[in-house]
Amino acid sequence: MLDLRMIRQNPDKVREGLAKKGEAAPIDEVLALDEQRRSLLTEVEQLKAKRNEVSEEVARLKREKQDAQHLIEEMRVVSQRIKELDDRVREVETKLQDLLLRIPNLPHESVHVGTSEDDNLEIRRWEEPRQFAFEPKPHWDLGVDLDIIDFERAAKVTGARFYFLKGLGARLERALINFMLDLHITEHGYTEVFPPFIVNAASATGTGQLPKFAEDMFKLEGMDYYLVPTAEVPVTNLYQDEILNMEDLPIYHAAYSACFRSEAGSHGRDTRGLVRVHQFNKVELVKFVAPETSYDELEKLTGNAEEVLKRLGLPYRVVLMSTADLGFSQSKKYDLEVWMPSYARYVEISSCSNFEDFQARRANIRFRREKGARPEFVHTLNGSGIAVGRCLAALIENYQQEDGSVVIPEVLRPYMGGLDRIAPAKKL
RNA sequence: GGAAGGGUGCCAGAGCGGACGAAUGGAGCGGUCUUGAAAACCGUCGAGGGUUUGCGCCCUCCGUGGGUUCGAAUCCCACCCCUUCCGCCA
Repeated sequence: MLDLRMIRQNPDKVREGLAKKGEAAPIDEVLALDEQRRSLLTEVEQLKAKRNEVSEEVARLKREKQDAQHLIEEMRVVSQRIKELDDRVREVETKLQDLLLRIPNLPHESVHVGTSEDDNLEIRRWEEPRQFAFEPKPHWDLGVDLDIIDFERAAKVTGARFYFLKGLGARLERALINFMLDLHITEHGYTEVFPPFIVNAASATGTGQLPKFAEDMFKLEGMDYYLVPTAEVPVTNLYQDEILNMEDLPIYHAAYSACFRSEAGSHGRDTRGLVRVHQFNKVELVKFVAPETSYDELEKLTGNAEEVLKRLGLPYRVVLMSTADLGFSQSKKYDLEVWMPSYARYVEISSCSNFEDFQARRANIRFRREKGARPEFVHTLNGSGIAVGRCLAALIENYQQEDGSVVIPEVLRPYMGGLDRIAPAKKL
């Protein structure tokens, strides 16, 4: 959520920023409602002050056994008027709030203007894609041939865009999760959190999924609960409605969670394999920091995510999103894209963003610089560190051998009982 | 799911229609005393909003949302959450 005062003071700056994102936000309407709200408040608050004053007078008269009937009559009318005005204030505030919750965040000044995903900027590249001396198989064939992924039975048991991992595939998934978490908590300074996989509407509003993107989540029947689309939601909301101490910042959390996405509107895209599914695993990194440090923290966060790919030996590139590809809540975002032989291109595997105070304002997460100082909103950041399913896909594709087996990267072997290779097994 | 009890400031805890934004402890902060510290004593100590150049003034907030009343932390209704017991259960 943008700061209403800021919109009031710099409406043009806001319009301009949103235009860069290709958004035409109802700023005029916001300003009008804000004006209305303040004028109603001035009126109703004067009446309330009057009422408080007279009520005290009534109390005094009653104590002195004097008649207060005329004052009571007079206040009956005033109270009625207050009630009417309060209703109007509420009405206006609801409208205003609803508009504000649907206005996207502004891009940071370091983000270049773009109009489509073609305008995104490659920042750096790590290692070059492997040259295969044979025709590499896509992971959906490899996984099936190795009998470590089963799409068909998942379609039977659940439906399209689900999968079973089996045998060493399941173990590899688990190994990746543990490897990533261990790296972040022991070397990058994150504190592990294991969050709920279901959140309420307030939390989903806090991080920005609601109210605009309700259809992207799975909602529980008859309840105000949603399956988490990412651990970002529960973990960012850990400190909702809290005032943190300056000395507690920065806070770094790493969290594993399953992620559930309805993938509404993506019919026909990436229909095969593990790239676009309704449920996947992810290790998420979340930071709460003082505003002046958040862009440095974004660079570090991105580096932490990159380290996962480096240690796994997976070629990748870092891409800076233009204003056109920034998400609703984001001020600046880097994507990590891993080389995917089956796509013959780089595929998004992590997204690292600074939200500045946009989420903090929605979720009411503040901090105090020192005792007695006014609370300020923190800046929140998060990034995948990294998406496990896509990582497994990239891994088996990049490490496949001509004989159909897959070599396990060195760093994962301790998590795989020392195993160095997944070989084709008898299919079940 | 059933029954009972409860949600008040950073924490503990009183208040149950009128001087209550809230007693009293404790913690924290500032000070006196002390070589220093402790103790003791004094003071201070919530958030949001409106208005104002500023000092300030005003409004709101006692789980949430409604209602009754001239006036609500206090009464009524609904919902949420917590605790205990029972049932069910990994």
